[in-house]
Amino acid sequence: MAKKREKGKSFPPQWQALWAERLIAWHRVAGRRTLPWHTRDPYRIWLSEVMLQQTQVPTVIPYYERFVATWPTVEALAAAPLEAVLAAWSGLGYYARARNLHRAAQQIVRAWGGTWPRDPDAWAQLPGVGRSTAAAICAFAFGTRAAILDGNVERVLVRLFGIATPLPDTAVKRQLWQIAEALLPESPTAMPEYTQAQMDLGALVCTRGIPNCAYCPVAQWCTAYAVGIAAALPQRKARAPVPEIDWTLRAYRCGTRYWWVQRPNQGIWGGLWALPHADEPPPPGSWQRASSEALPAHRLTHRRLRITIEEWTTPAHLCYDCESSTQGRWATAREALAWGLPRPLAAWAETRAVS
DNA sequence: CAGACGTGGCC
DNA sequence: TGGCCAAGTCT
Repeated sequence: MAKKREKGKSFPPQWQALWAERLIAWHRVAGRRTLPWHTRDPYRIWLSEVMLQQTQVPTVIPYYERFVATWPTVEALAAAPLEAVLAAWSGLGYYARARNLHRAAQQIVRAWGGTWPRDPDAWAQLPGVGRSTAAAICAFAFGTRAAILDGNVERVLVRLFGIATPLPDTAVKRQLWQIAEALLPESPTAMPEYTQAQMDLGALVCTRGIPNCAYCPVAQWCTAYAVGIAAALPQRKARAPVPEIDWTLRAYRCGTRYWWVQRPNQGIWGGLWALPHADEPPPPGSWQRASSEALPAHRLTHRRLRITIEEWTTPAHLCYDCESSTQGRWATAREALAWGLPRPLAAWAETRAVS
């Protein structure tokens, strides 16, 4: 609809020169300068960026450390069984990231063969790497002049220009990408620190809720600050109410072992091991319901899960030939915990994991 | 393209 | 408490 750029959303040309300088100077004093993935190794940077999608730094650190200890190179990761990768990822959430990471590792080894492209567009071909992640990887690893637009940058820019449009909004998003690119420093050598500085400004100063404008290096340019509405931005569209789902899962128990099945890749907890739903086929044998237990309600972003676990048992003599199959596996709760279970089931398994 | 996709932290 | 959101991407 060829709308003119709204008033107040263009920036004085002199900012172009000062913006990055100001952010970097601030970052030298107040930024996060020693995170574990602050390296030039593209593999580690890529790994960290994927883990950090929608996930905060303190949550990621232990997972990241375990991953690089287990798989120090992209070749090692590519050679690992997907199941081991999912197990190491369990608890971190958004499990499609782990499946994509593993698939991407194999693509990197096969297609790139040890040379890393410096072009974000090449990275963005990989599963699980979008525009912002690709830009971050290339900026950190190679100094490529590419703009990121994550939640931090979005919040900073929306406040800076006093954009009151409720988000998400496609037109605003497009505009923010343009601004982010226009604000890039000229020098590639500045890119790694500049990119980190933007993220840190959003994470440490221009926070959601009440921002710390008193410590903001660019407050003098900030429209929201000038107008006194920084805390009210960004505006958000109302979200649809979160539906509740009731799941009845079955714990078929044979002695101390339970029957586990792998969840379909599409959907909640995709690829992880879990207890089967009540409507899934039972393992061979005759089973009878023994008990039932309601788990504490579990909140996902888009669902509220109420899980009931029914324990089913079978006469002991039928269990002698309990064998795993392509349908599922027999294992104790303790053994299953090592595969990596979804959070609520891990909590349940803990109570069954006799030492 | 709006909705799916986890978990933990914050107030 | 419950709603909101975090270094987003995929379909």
